[in-house]
Amino acid sequence: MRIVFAGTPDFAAQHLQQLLDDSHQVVAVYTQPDRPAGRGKRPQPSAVKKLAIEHQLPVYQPESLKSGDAQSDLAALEPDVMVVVAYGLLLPQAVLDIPARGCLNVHGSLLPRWRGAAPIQRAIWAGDLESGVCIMQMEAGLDTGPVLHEQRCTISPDETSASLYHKLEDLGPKALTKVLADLDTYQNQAQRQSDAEATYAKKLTKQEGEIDWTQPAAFIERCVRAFNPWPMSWCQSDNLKAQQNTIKIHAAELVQGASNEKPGTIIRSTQEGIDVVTGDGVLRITSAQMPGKKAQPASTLVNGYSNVFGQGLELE
RNA sequence: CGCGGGGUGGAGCAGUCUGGUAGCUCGUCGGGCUCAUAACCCGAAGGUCGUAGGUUCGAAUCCUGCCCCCGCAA
Repeated sequence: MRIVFAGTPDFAAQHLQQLLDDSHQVVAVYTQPDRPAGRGKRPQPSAVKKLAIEHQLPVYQPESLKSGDAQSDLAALEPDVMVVVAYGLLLPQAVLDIPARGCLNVHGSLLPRWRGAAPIQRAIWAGDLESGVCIMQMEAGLDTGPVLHEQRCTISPDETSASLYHKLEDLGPKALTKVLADLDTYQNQAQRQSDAEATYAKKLTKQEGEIDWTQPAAFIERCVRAFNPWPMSWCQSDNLKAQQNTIKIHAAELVQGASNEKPGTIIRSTQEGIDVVTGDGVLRITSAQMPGKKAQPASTLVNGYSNVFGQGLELE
């Protein structure tokens, strides 16, 4: 089978690696154009591009697949199937029709739950107990296609998006191997998604990371895990002199207790953690990152930043 | 040359603007108090202030080069 692979970040590269390990015939790799990234803001090749170059595969980086040129380039490759993983570009119907067996997508949720851009993060954010990967036959609609195969995994109580990514990086490629090994069977038994049960995983924004202390502690705790590694949950303090005064919360836990203090008030500050009043319950910050610094455990933060984390002070 | 923050005993920070005795919280070690303690009291050790030069009577502090860390952008 002539396979065209399309993907961009590391998560996608893991799947490309699997195709190569399985000795599939990958005739071309699509990935997003090099974007300015990292310190220095120089254009950087994507993880997928690096891997493709390493294996001397032809790389295509169109800005869009809507143009006739881009589409005829793809058609010229005469693909039997196209595998799409976190590519980041919309595939028009004309493109979906090019591969003889259509386009397969690996998606990081148990569809129809969490269609869209941030399925992994939203599952944690919403408090789901289970996640997984789905391989589906792509349609023009956003993640609406029939599901060929599903692999489930549990979301542990201390799961972060980073750790769930790693779990799915393991499941996804394995699922892909299975499906491609017996594509006829899987395509014939594909299950249509129930639109009624669908939920949409809205893209995360930097702004969403700002902690609203009037929210319940349980919700904030889930945000801390869901927004790690990006955009991270963060708050501010008037007592920090630095111009850039966002404090990123890396880890937090729920603790027993109640207080009539205003949400955001620190009611207890010890080696164990920094206890903050929320709209419902108390949240204990156990690890945080100060501006310009690395993440540090609460015990050391309490030593150095008594002007920020002292008892009675407020976070915003 | 994209923008900004940081590097100070073992840990985390203050001090830098306005040059003049190395400071705070914690840890470590010793002693004391106590039935006892992660609590409290007393004391001690431990620092080429990232690095290389420059200015100066004198530099953690001012100037220049370099190294390392972090954030912005996705």
